[in-house]
Amino acid sequence: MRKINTHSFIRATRSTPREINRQILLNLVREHQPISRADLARRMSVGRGMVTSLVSELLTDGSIYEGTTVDAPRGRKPMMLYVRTHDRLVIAVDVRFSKTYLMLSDFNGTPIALETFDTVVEPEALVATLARRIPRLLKTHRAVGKCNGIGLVVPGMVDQLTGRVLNAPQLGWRDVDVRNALADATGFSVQIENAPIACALAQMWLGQRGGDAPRDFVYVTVSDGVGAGVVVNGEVVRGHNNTAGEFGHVPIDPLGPTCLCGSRGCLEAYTSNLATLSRYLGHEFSPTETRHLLQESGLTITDVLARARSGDRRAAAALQETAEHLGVGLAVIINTLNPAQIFVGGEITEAWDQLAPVIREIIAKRALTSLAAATPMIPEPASSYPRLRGATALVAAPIFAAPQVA
Amino acid sequence: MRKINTHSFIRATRSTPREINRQILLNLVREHQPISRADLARRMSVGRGMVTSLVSELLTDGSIYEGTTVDAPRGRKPMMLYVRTHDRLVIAVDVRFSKTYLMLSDFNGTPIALETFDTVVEPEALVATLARRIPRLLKTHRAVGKCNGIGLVVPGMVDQLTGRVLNAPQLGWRDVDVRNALADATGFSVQIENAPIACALAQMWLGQRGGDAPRDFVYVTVSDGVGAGVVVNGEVVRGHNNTAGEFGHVPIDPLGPTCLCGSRGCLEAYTSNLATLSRYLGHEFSPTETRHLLQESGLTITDVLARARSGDRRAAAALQETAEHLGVGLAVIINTLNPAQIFVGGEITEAWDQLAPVIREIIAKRALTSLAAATPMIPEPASSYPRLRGATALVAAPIFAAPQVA
DNA sequence: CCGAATTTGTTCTTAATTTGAACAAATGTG
DNA sequence: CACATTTGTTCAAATTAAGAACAAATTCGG
Repeated sequence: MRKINTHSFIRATRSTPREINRQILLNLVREHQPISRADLARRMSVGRGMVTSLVSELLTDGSIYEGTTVDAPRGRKPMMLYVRTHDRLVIAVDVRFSKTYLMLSDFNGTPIALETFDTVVEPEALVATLARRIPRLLKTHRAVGKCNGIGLVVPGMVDQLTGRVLNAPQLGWRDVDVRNALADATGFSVQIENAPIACALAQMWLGQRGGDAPRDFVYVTVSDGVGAGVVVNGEVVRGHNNTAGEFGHVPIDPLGPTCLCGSRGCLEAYTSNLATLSRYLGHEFSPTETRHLLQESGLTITDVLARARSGDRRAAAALQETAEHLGVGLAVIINTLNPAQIFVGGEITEAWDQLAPVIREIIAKRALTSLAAATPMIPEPASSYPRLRGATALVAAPIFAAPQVA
Repeated sequence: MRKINTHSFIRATRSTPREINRQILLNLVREHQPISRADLARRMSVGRGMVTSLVSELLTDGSIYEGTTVDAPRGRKPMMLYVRTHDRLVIAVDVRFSKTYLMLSDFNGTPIALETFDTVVEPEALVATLARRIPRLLKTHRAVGKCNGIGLVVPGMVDQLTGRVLNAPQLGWRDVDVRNALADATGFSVQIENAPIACALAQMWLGQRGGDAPRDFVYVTVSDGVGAGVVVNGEVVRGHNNTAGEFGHVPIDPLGPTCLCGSRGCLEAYTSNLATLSRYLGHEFSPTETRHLLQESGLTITDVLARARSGDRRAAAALQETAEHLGVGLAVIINTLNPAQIFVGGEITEAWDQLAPVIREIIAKRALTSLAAATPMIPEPASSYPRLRGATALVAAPIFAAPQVA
């Protein structure tokens, strides 16, 4: 039951039903392809004439194409329809603290080419670097298809209205406009998003499960920072000023260490990669001090994971504690939002087999109902490049979105 | 950007635009009444012929009525339209630990009659008591109008599909079906909802601000329990199994007291009425022990509030600490959901002038951006009966809801 | 091999609603 | 009293859904 906003409503017009049905049909093709007109008519409970008309429009505008006919037990062989994805390309950019990833992919998120370089932290210089590399990448792969836009993912809060990065502590950015600068420099439209939301968008729009893709879930990223992308009813929850999702800053101990954000005892201070490394090194979490030690030792989270698996007890104990705190944080999400499922991303998912039993135990204790305690938690390996696929989704997904009315 | 659910979509038909526009018009009348057809046409950017047609339908089905004409500077005097509310009545029921409130109101939430009685905790007996009182109440006020349904608010989790109360610790209920039992016993349709969500619905649908009514907010109730109703984009967030909103069970101290839910250090164990009373009595929060002491002493939260205002330092200190913890909890909500505003309900809002500065200070420290820190917090006095008005909204609001498509 | 049955895809007609123009009613002003 | 203005109603045209009819393309059984 949704309330109409009488200051900002979208009236229905004569073309509204057609737009709605065309989008429904397009999504059905995308999730059930290859599919015939007759099958579409059955699934939509409309006449085949209606489907023919809508399909004609989509063929004309290039969203779908006709493939082959397939054998049928009787009657005329149906002509199968597909969504055009292979020749519609996206430049996906993932900016992280140390490395920037640049991928050319198609509308499915299938990678075509991947480059990586050390992050240029100065915004103008980063834009210049991207503006040099992107045309070159596209030229190299010009035969594959045409670029439809650039998706850019950053580790910070993004204002979707202005495209400005409000705050990205890992990069030292505050109120920075890279979206419009990159659009001007490359001539492509650029969409920008924060990392957990981008990962959530990838799961929703480019997941492998088609029609069973999740529409009510939380994507938690445990990495340099800890944050979440929240999706309710098939739509990302951004919040009034675009700053929702900061589950990393839920305080779980009033006497805990001081977090990067300035508060004490944040979930992030217990569960981020830096927190796990601090614990392994045997001292309290301190962003600046721990970073310094790590730079000197060259130790990474992947090292600790490997050591834990090899029997290093200190490493195992460090991970165990991370799992316990992560369990508390996920229980908070389960109790406050009650998602259908939770995705967990970040380097530590490589040790999911070790983390999951601990997390499960904490959740069993803290979730308010047994059904809530059974919320599926699905790790996503870093090797599936969730942020880059999220960047792709930023560009590809809008053509499939439900029309807005009322 | 919302994803279409291809397993459960609602196709548009020929009548879809008309239904959408009728609902938009109805909401415009409700929020701008009295209003003329011409004015509606201007606000909707449609021809006056269209409005005449939609208004005819709404006049015929009894949703609106014509009032008087009003003076205009020139031309024909316009005929003003109103939503019918005064003669459309609702039985609103608020079941609490100690008292049950029963109100007859109109569709605006304007009270006509109010009764209260000691809560009969046994579900069948409660239904029988209500089934006896409701017809009597309606008979007494039969001349006012006709009853359109019953709204029932309980302090626990409700499954909206089956209408069952999953868990209401204050009442000792688990998996209880009072909705269908009450519907059978009275012959009216019954809608049931948990308390924080009902309060949120009241704010959204029956608030005093008409078109400026909130659509992205959180309603926090601080009472016997602590919970929240979350509203995103004009729609309540219930969660996958209808258990979202349990912000009272965010753990803020791992060594904190054991909560009613079994976990340690929950926000509720620091901020509920029982927590404040425990603190005032000088011992650690313990639901059973503290209840016992309170039953013996007859002390209530209202007593402590009055004592704090009268200079009782122990009472003031108890409230101060409650405010500090509530600040932490509200900062969690601000960081994780970034609502446009937060409503706070419960008895302690009587002391809002004392609580607010403390809460503000904690939030200023913990919110991640200064804009988020400035999130308006609006206390709602218990004397405006938010739960009862929420019960009214359960019945009245659906006729104004946006149609569902795609 | 052919007629019948079945399925897919296309075309066409009808019905419902939006869109916009024209008209009717009801005012105020000079 | 004529004209201008505003509100409200009626009507015709345009667009789209809905459904029927038809065309094309098959398989099967006699």
